[in-house]
Amino acid sequence: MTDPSLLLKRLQDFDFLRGLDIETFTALANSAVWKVFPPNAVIFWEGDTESNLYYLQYGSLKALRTAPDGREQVLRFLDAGEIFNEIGVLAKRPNPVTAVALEESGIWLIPRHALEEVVMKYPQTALHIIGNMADKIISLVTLAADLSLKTVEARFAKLLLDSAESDVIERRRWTNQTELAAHLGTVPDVLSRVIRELTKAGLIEMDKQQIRILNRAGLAERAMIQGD
Amino acid sequence: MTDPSLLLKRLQDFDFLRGLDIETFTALANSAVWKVFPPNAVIFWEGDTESNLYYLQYGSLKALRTAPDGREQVLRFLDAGEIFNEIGVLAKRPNPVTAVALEESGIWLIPRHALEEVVMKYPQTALHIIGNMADKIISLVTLAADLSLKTVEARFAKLLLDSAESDVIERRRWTNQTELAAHLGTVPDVLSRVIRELTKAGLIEMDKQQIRILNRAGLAERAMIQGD
DNA sequence: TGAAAAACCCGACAAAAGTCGGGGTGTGAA
DNA sequence: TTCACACCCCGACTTTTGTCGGGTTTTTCA
Repeated sequence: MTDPSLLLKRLQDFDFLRGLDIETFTALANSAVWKVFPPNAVIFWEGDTESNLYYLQYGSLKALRTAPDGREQVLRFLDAGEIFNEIGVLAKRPNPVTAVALEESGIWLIPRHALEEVVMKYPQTALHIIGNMADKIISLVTLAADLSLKTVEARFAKLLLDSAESDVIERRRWTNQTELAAHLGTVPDVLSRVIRELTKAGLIEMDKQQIRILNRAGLAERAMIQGD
Repeated sequence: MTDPSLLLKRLQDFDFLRGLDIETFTALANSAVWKVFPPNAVIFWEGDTESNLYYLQYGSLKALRTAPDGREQVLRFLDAGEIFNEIGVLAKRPNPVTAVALEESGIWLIPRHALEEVVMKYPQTALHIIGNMADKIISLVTLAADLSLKTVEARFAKLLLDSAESDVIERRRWTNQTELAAHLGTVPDVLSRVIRELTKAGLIEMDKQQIRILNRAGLAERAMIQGD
């Protein structure tokens, strides 16, 4: 796992590194550092100026902001295969969020100088990073708009519809009401109430293992009522 | 005003175009298109795939999302000198917001191909655009977190503190309660109530022309109570 | 210059979100 | 195996936010 050659293979699968020559790849892989974080470990804090690009090889994270009373707003969840901290590494801005491991997570740290060389040599790479950031902006705009224009019920209904390809969502270890509520911008009690209502209305069914959508059209209606 | 040589001069003042040679500048300026929008005109709609980079030469805009009931959430205001639509032009994503002119606004449209050439020739430019986008991400993260973790009062107090270098904020033509409320993620009536309370508490004073901060420490306290 | 429209004010009410106190259940470590 | 803890449930309550109906003042523009 700590063997750079493994990272090397992974790197070659990245869309945004497509087309690089082998020496560049090797240089990138050799300067990378491997770290494993236990569950609930903080990868970095809001306000940190971190100069590494992170590649999440396995595990999962959440990116969040905290209020002084301890309440959290989760900005996004990250799954294996994603990169993060483009902001710190290329734009040299302090990180706007805190990143926390949801389960044991293995992460490659790619130092700024190595990445900068790649960007200067292959401008195409920068365009891919720009695309990455654009997606982030789009989802943040949507989050902000939903927080102000939709009810908790509508946001939850939308989340379900968005994350269900079929009508069954397998619950992962951390897909509990506490984390879901933090993602939806509310508190567990309120989410619990919403779940009760949607269940009573016959739109969904929920147990420890999974969430089942019983009435997609009905859910969609709830998701729209206050927006979109 | 429609003379490209004027744009040429402006372009040379851009941080993110620093160091380009004169031919590149000229090519950029010559391919640009000039447009003037009257107040309340829509520059582009949410969902549009626009392939131009916009440079706001004079005037001001707002970027917003609309709920079906007509309520708006303003994501940001733009002033003369700013560029926008990096998302559409380089990342080729549909624009996540609608842009509306707050007053008469003069705008240069720089086509994608011209900009792409610059980026491929001067990778440094891409890094500047990345910096631009990073700032946008940071302010969106802050907006989303504040919407979910702070009260309207706290958000308004924070806005005042942030936008006042001295303790007096000159009100611009569109700095009215409707636009401010849309920016704070609430409705005019609620903002009006908040203003009443802060005024009664002796923290601020407000008239048509300006907002005066009478008690910075007191305001700061209100801004913190629910977050940060 | 005189309507009409927009902005603003405000009390009373309604709805949504958040809090609290009390429960229960299941898991996992001592 | 029992105790602690995390998660979840739920009714009652409070706070915050939004809505409504009425009003006044200011701005705009025909």
